[in-house]
Amino acid sequence: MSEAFYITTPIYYVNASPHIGHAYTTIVADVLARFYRMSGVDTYFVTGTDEHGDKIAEAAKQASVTPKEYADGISAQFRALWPELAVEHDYFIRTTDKNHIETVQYILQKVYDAGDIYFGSYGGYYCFGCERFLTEKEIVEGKCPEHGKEPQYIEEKNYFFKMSKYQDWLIKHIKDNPDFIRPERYRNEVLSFLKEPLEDLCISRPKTRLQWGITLPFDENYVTYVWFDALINYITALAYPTGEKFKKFWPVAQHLIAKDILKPHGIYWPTMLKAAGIEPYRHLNVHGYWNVEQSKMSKSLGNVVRPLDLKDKYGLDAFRYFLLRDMVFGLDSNFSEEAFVQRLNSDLANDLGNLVSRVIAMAMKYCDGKVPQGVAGDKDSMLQNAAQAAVAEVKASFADMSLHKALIVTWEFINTVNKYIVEKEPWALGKDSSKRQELTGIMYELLLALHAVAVLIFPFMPQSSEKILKQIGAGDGRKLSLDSIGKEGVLIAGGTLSRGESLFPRVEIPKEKQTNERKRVLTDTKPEIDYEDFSKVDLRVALILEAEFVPKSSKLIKLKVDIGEARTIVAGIGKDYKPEDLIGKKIVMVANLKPVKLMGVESCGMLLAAHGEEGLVLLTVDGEGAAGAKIS
RNA sequence: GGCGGUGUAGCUCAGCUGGUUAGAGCAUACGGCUCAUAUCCGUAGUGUCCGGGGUUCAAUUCCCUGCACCGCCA
Repeated sequence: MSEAFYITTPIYYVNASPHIGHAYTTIVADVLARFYRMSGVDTYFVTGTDEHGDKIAEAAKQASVTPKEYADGISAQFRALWPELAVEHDYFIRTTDKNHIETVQYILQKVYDAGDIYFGSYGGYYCFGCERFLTEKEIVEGKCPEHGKEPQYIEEKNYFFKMSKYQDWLIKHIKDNPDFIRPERYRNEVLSFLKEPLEDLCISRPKTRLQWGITLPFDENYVTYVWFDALINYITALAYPTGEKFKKFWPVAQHLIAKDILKPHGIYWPTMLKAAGIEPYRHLNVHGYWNVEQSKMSKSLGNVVRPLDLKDKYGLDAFRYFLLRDMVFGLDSNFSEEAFVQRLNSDLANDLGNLVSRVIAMAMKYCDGKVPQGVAGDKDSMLQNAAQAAVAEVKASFADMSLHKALIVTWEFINTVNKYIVEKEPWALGKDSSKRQELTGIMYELLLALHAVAVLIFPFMPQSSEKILKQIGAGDGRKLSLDSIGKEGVLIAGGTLSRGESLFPRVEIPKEKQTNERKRVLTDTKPEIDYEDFSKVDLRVALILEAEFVPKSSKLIKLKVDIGEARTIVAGIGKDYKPEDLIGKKIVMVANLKPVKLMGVESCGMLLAAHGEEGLVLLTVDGEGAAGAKIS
């Protein structure tokens, strides 16, 4: 494990309030940071806000405030959210900070002096209504769809970064470092993008059009645009170029982003760094989206559930757990209240919460409310060995960003502890005073296991971790350490055990709907058959050509149908259908039923009808199904 | 339009380079225990592995094709 760990989230653009996407990225960063701090690694964690650009200037104008005032407001919302999510960042950066502006100008000048920024012209269709260039896609029938005016072709002089110059270097770098961009799918995406020639990056806007930005050090009439401003935050935060932090943390830098900003981080940023003579970051970790589904629960209650509200409704730790357990890092996931409650009840309340509850209750009862003497580091202890194995696997999971796997491993350990209890039956030993010593030993093992669980879940659920430590008498404010698991002295013999509130109370799901659905179970189904059985039935679309009553019969109708060949069948549908209404209908029939004689007429097949409450209803065929078509 | 991905139990998903009875969790059913948050432990069941072709002694796994969904690019 490396000596240092540097993790960043993107700096969030202040044109919108924080939502689940921001929360997820930042919580992941927090989990990583907590894990590495706990592993004894020197850790630095940075997040912040991105505040320049025309969208902000425009929004400020709408709100009749200055861009800075507008940015201050939203930035403060982000800053206020993180403590609510138990996010402990080391530094919060804003692109309007003085040190950032200086760093951006320093880099711009450096790259400019090196000859990688040139003055060129950019031509495009500009809509004066929108005050911006339109892309070809946006132009509908030669006009701006929003303003209904024809955009004008204008040429604008701007500064460009020679990104294309570094294309081959970047391709090589990505190929030489397989985990530079991960998971692999995003690495492949960047590589496939790099198969096409890169264009140079336009990095400026004339002040005549945009003032809200950082002035170019080599031309006061321009401000820098978007990425050259935003990306550099990652090194500003380390006090580039002279800071001690830069020396220490930049070589191990890891960025965390959602897949929507893959291109700037996977392509622009490494080439910018290269041009500025800075080594590339170590890893770019890319995650997917949370698709927020309107849940059935919230629908029936008639309110819209906003994911961030669920942390207040069910607790922060449960919220963090759900986000990290349900999303496979890199892939998209669905967010629904049902899935959330499911996780909360089965993993947190039943498995973990109940485990803590039962162990503490027994320990209090059998050990006089105090932590007993015991042996930590026992090589023959099944439970302690299992804990060590879990630690090793959790470390590996963190190393390759499989955070959900770290949780799966931790839960396997929790299950092992539950099994251990059932196997040892402490309650039985408790009835036999001669087994006192054995019982005490078991209780010690269990308390040690709870300590291990508390440490393992700490990065994910810091509050619950502390509650557990407190209950087992180890909540004495010592710094948590991953390596302390199973070590002598983590439990203080004679320390006071205490029962706290339930860690994770179960959440009852509103019942009405469920019970209704449960009642609707078929009771008259026929015995199950194999597909093979079903496939013996040859069903066909049949076009009714002729229909007439069978003489002397009240309900039998003789039908002549076309199923690719002419067939005569007899059907008992006379009570529900008149012959003349049947002609021309396309129905479903069994074509390979053994012929039978009904009232003297041979029927070579059988039609299908549903037995509705008001009599028989024929199965008919929608659309152009040709007569004779097979049905399966 | 070009490139790529995905499609496996009711649900969410694992299944590396083809090979005996296709797995996990949740949900369901049954059994056990009673320390515990009606929890825990055990047992069980279910799958034309998207459709259609092909290669092979053998394909969920390889190839082609079709359909559906998704992503990137234009």
